[in-house]
Amino acid sequence: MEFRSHCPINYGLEHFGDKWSLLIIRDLMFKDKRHYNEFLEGGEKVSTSVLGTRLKQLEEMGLITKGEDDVKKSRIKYSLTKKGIDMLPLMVDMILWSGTYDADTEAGKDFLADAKNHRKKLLQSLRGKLKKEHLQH
Amino acid sequence: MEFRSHCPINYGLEHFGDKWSLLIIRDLMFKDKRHYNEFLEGGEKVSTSVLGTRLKQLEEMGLITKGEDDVKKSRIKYSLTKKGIDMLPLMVDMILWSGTYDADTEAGKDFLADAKNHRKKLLQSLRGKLKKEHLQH
DNA sequence: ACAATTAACTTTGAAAATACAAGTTAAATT
DNA sequence: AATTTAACTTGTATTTTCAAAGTTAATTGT
Repeated sequence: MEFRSHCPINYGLEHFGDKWSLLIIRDLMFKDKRHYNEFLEGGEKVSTSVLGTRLKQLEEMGLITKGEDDVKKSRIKYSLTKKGIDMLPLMVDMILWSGTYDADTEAGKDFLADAKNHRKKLLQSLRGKLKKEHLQH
Repeated sequence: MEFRSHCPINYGLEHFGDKWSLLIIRDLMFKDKRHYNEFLEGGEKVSTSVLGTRLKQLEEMGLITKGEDDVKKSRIKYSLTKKGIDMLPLMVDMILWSGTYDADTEAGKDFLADAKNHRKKLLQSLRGKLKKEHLQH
């Protein structure tokens, strides 16, 4: 992979600077979605071809991994990598920003209050859960 | 403007979920660029037509404003709004993430250390400067 | 005064991304 | 053995994004 520049903002954009990647990360991070069909059924109606492409790219860039499902062997279970989990602060700040400016936001008031007033604790708690659920051990 | 959903992650994406908008915000926020030509000359080589469109959209969405330049009346000086300045935490998180994972990052070591260890202070200091330079008073 | 330059756009045609429909593969269920 | 489920892949029409060239209006240089 070659980059337009090594500016840190640009580096981020080249990983997830499109209309869909962050929605997949969100589903994995906050909505407990782990399978292809669950991503398809989200509120934003990604098409199946785009979803396939994005999952492949996110895997190539090291943000997610594909693994066998615990229950059904044929099913693929998607997980966040450490690199993906480390996007948590970014995601929380984005939720906070949108919660501030979107009058119709779906973000929970409790979550927003926690993100504002107890950010460090909230991040620690969420990060712990994600590590347990996504990183093999 | 109509949204795909009112999910807070999606709300953010609909404001700046493309390959260029955050680079303009970055130039205004961290590189003291305030004019059309300065944005053009950045390391990522945005084309003039795309730049024009993005500046218009960012203005429509309330992230930036156009104003007369202090020196040259014909020149347009771009400024961040409060809504734009409030993206600062998000931008700092993104720099920190990229600084962690890009071996060739251009992010300064001091900045990264500050962002990690004295985040609150760093944000206050940067926010103060931005308010002074971008919000009319 | 007037030609050259600068700044901020517009326009145009081409390239890329996307949605939608249909088809494929492989395992699990009936 | 036939059907269903999950995870894709392929093809095509449509939409969006893009780079390059052109335009306009103000400013500077001679």
